[in-house]
Amino acid sequence: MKAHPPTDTVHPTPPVRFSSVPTSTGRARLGRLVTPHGVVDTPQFMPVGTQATVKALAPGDLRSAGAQMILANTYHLSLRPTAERIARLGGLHRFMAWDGPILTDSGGFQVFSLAHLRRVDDDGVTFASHLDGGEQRLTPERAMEIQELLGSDVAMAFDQLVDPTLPPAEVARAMERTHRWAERCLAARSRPDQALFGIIQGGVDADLRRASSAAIAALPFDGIAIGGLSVGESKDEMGATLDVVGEALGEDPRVRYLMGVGSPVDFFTGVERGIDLFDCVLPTRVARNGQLWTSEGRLNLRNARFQDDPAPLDPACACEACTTHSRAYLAHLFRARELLAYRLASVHNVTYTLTLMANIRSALADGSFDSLRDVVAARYQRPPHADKSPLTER
RNA sequence: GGGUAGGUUGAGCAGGUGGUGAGCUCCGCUGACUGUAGAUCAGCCGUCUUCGACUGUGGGGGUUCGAUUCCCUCCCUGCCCA
Repeated sequence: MKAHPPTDTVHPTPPVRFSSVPTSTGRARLGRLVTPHGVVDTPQFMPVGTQATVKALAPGDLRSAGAQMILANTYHLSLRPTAERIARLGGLHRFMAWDGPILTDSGGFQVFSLAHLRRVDDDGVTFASHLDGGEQRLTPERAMEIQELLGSDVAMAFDQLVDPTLPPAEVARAMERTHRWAERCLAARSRPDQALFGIIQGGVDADLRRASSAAIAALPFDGIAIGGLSVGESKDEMGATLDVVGEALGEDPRVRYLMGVGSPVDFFTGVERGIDLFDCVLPTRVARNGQLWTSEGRLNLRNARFQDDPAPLDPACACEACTTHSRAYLAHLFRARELLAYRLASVHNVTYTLTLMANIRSALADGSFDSLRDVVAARYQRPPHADKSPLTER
């Protein structure tokens, strides 16, 4: 493994600065992440804009919803329109007309989600493009090159994430590979204005997570991410894993980012275990599929009963969709597959999610976190799954 | 009036020239979705007592062990001719 210079020689001034204060709630803290494109209050949620767009939303919609930072994707943008083209056009911020902070995922998640379209070796990953089947090679060095061309405020190390139910030896092998790739990403970076976060892996195995936390924390990353969760494990396993990682990281002052999480309840699980940043496709994806997150819990606007419901989507929400339109109207738009349905539902869910994060920050400040968590948990309870219907029980 | 093509489960169809028509696509109902191959996917979608059973091919009648199929008759629809 080639040596890499310490980051402080590459970066006379750090590309991002994070400061935080502890709270009375578990490991939760309140913080500020200062990036080249603006300040992010933490805990914070980043809407996901994989293809240089948060689906169905324009930058103005994101601003109105309160978005401070968004996420984009190395793998997708490298295939189309290509990182080189975006660089020629002035970088990702200018390209997509979002002048706030951007974090780019490294393509590590696609190693998992496109499992049947790729081969992994120690040097990197070969993908069969999901667009045309063409061969695409992603290595730690190439993932860094792409992210530097995109010019995101925060780049992510290229990692390998696996199904945590795989045999422990396989989870361990992916973890160790992730550690080696982490060092290569650090060695490959060259932009002084771009932060780089390392990613902890290790499935839901406590020993592996401890080892991975130590390995990643020992490297000069600008932030620490926790990957490989919310990929099928139980809520208890996720919470337990975050406990292990939180303890292992101890007083490490760097910003902590829980990747790919989450749902309204997941934010509480993460925040009280010391998570500062979240991203998730859930709010925008479920919005496009008709599910709204509201002060009354989940509403599926495709359900027949909403066709005659004149109430606002969420009476407690101040977003454009809620102050202008009824549930009946959205129910109609979804049935008719009108494009406005996707925008309005996405506007609302992103607003809801970001408002929830703001409420969580307020609650951390005034000590009401637990009661806020209880209220949200009660509204988002899943009905117990009946194994048998009442009819068949007899 | 003559000719011709048809009538299949909410809609549109497939199939079926004597021996299992509940098959498809819409529509509809419900569920799922966690670093986005996702404005997607899955289940259900005649009735019932649902690991099965029953009913159902425009109506009526006939032939037959057995008819969606063959025969008679009536009704309805499209098109052509008068």
